[in-house]
Amino acid sequence: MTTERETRAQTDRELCGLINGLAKQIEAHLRVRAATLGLTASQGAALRELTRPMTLRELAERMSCEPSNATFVADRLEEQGYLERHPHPGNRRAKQLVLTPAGAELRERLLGLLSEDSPLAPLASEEQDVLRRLLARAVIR
Amino acid sequence: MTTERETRAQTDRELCGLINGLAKQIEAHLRVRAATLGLTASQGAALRELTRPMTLRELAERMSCEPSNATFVADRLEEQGYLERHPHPGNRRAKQLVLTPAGAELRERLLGLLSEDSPLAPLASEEQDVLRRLLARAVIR
DNA sequence: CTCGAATGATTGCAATTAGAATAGTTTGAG
DNA sequence: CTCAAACTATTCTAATTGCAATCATTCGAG
Repeated sequence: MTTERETRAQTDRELCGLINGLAKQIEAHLRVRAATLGLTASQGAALRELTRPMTLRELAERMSCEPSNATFVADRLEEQGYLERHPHPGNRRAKQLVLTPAGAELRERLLGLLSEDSPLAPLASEEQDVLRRLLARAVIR
Repeated sequence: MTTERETRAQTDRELCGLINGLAKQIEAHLRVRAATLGLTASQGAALRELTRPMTLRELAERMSCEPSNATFVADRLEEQGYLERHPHPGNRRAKQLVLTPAGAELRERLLGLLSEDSPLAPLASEEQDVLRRLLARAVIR
C-alpha cells in the first residue's frame, strides 16, 4: 500500500522533473536564438535582463549566477561594444552597466527572437496566467 | 500604447523568469540535502534518477546532461561504492548501472531528505495537480 | 556475408561557472 | 573623528560541464 505521504513525495519529484525539463527547454531556446546574433546563452541572458542600467551585482542576481561570472560576461559584451561601465552616481564602489545604442538595438532584436516559438506557446493566455500565479506562490523572491 | 503582442511577450518573459527561478531553488535544495550525505548536486541527481538499473546514456538523458558528464558522475559513485557497472544483457556495447546495497540505502535516505521542506510545499495538493497538468502540456517529452 | 553507418561509452580538451581572496569604498557604532 | 565591519567589483583558482574524437559493438542495405 502507498501512504498519503508517499504519493505526495512522488508527485513532488515528478513536478520537480517537469520544472527542470521546462527550464532546460527555455535555456536551449535562448541558446539558439542568442547564437544567431553571435552571442552565448549567458550573454543573451545578460542582455535580456538589462531592462535598465543596473549594477553588476544586480545583474548577477537576475541571472542567478555569481558576481565573478557576471564580470566575465560583462567583459565580453563590453569588448563587443554592446555595454559600457559607467561610474555609479552616489556610490563609487559600484558601476552602472549601461547598454550602448548598438547594445540596445541588439537587445530589441533578441527579445523579438525570443518571443517567437516560445516553449510556453502551447499554453493559452489564461493558462499562462494560472501558471504564473502558482509559480509566484512557490518562488522565493 | 501596448499591443496585444507586446503584453503577451512580456508575460512570456515573466513566466520564463519564474520557471528558471524555481528550477534554481530546486537545484539549491538538492545541493544542500546531497551535501549532508557527502554528495555533490550532480551525484544526488544521479542517485535520484536511478529508479532502476539503467544504461549510462539513459541516465544522462534523465539528468539532462552529456553522456561524458554521466560517465564522470558514475565514476565518482562507483569509487564511493554506491554503484557498479555491469555488462548489459543483450548489448555488449552498453553497461548497466546498478546500485549496490549501500547505494540503494543512500538513495532512500536522499529521497527522504528531498521530500522535506520541498520548494513546492507552499502549494496545496490540488494546486500541484493543476501545475503538473500545465507543465506537462508545455514540456516536450 | 560484408562493409559502411549508427550506437554506447570513454577520453581529452575547451569553455563555463562557482568559490575564495583581494582592493577600494561605504557605513555605522562609539 | 576613527576604525572595524560590510559592501562592490575584480582576480585567481578549482570544479563542473559540454563538445569532438575514438574504440568497440551492432545494425542494415545490398
